[in-house]
Amino acid sequence: MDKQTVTIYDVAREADVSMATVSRVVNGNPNVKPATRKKVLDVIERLDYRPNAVARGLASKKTTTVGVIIPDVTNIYFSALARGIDDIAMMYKYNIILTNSDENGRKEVQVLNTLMAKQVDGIVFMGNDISDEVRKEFERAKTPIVLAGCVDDQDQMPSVNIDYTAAVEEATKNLIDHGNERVAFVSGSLDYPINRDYRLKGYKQALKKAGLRYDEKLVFETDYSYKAGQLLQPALQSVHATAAVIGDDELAAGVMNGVTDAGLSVPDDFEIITSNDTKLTEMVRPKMSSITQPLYDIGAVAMRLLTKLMNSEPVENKTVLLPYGLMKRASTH
Amino acid sequence: MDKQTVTIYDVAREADVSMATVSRVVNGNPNVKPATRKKVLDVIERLDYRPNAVARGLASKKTTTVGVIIPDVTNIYFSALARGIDDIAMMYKYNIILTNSDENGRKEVQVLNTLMAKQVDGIVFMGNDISDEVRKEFERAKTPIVLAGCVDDQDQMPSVNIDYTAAVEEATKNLIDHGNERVAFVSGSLDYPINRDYRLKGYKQALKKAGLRYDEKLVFETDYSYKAGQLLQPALQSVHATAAVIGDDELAAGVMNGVTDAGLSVPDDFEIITSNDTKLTEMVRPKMSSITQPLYDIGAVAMRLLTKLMNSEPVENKTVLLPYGLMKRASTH
DNA sequence: AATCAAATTGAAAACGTTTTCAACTTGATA
DNA sequence: TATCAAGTTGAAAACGTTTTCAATTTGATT
Repeated sequence: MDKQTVTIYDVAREADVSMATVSRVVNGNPNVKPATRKKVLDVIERLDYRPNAVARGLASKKTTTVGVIIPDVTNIYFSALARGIDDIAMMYKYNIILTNSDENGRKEVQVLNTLMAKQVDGIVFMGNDISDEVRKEFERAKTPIVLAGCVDDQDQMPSVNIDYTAAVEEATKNLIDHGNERVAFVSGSLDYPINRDYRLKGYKQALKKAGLRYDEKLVFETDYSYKAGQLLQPALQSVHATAAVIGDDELAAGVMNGVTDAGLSVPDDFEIITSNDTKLTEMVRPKMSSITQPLYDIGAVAMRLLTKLMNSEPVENKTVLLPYGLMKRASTH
Repeated sequence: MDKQTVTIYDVAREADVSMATVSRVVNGNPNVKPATRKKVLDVIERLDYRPNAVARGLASKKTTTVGVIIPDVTNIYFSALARGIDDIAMMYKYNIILTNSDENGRKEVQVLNTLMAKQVDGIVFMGNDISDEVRKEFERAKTPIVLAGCVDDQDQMPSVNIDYTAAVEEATKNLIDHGNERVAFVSGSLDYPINRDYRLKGYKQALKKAGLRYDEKLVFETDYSYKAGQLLQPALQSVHATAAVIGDDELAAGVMNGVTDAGLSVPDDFEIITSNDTKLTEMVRPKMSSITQPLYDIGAVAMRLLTKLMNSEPVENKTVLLPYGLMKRASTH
């Protein structure tokens, strides 16, 4: 069935050298006499020899493949990170095994095991949360792992993020400064440390500094979906919120359209700041003000960090925080 | 550096059986006495043995990995397909090596070579075009390849698509029926057969059947980006177009916002039908009418087809066309 | 011409599985 | 009890590379 495949042995025979020599020229090892190199190269060309990466992986214990665990490629936020990861990976000659986890702990554990079995050289993990079981897998892994856009509240794993607390605090302050006394905090599950311990903290800090009381009713916990946002409008209305900081762009688009479709005006009746600055923010009307995050860069830097770890190069800082900003668009004054 | 790894040999020794037997129980081969199976399983558990997939791949010539070439994960259309691919792949115990091609022929060829070198069991290719060089790689590949959302005008490769010609014809007819005599056709590069030979053909057919003259000025060739769409408004205006069929949702969102931002009303002054029915169509205002495509399913069916090919199962139909539809939303009357 | 270090090469042992084939057990049947 | 088929097992040969180490060649230096 297979067209018979050409092996290094065939090349060695035809070129009248040893396999070792062929291996050297294939791998660009300089200790080969130019004449020999040429001779081998010619045979390689003539036979159309292609090294088998699997055999190479077995012998060298390197697969030049890294695993990437992503909640959902379909999510604009994560796919932007994924793009950054892949570009840098390619730059360093790695390939990416990409798998969707749906943030499902069982699936994550299973995928991690598969990746380790496949001997990936490293792993980039994205998600909102690190379950205990997942953490256990991380610990037993003999492969470097880097988190991207995913905080580790126990500060054990290398990770690349922005300072979510400070960013949300600034966004909230901005809304308060516009005269909003009842600013809603809309996020994904508060079971996730990134929301509970980081973002919410920033929200509270802003309130406190402004002398406003923290009101639990203004905190909305939902899932990161457009639909969920749309349905939130009545609830927001009933607690007299006049603005919201929202943890995800699709969710925010939902909220905004829910508010707009209910006949209110954004930003006159309701101001919105979202969190991820994906291109969606520019596509909706009004355009959404947002915390800006260097999405692509988070992925890129995470991958770059991973390459260092894989080479056991020294790393100055295991957890890197990239700069964030606040982009004013039409959903705020 | 590696924590010493447990091999099948270690298990065999500890369980006092041969490697062959361990291999059998690991692979669920039924020809093992239950008592032996238990003994081996116990040792595996005790030693925490994990089979090395690379070695397995070398010995068995199967990697349970498939390659996926995608123009850009960040594109909502393609990421939806990718999700379908990954889900079905996982269902059949395959993993996905995902690489972005940017539709760059050179990159595509290079990636194909890498994938073949890594001995993937199959490949799913997405893109708008198959360059000659890419086609040549396809031919020399000894691995099954399936196109997803990518037509093969030479009808050689297995592929999963919708009937773009019929879909565009229907969309165009719809706009004509609404009284629009000057319907623009906005698409990506006409170098791509999918646009030149399929979509444009549908557009022309609709005009012809309606007794309208084909006017080249109404055909806009641009790239698939939001920005490009936004900038198109003046040009559309200058040729007195009152409606458009658009080949990509982000592009369409750009056009719509360009038109709206110029003070015109959609759909009163300008009607729009877009092509991919991604969730973006629901997020913009007005919501966009669209040709509907079963995006996820295109990916899923392509992957399913690939599994059959990889198993050399008989395949009834190499090129499958999934049903499309027309979803009326607020950008048309 | 002899010497020695550096450059170049090859033989063979990994790497960790699967798979083939022959040998050995077992238990039922005659 | 002898016979035989079916059920279990193991030895060893792949799979296609990289890598180690020793052997050989080369060329400059005395």
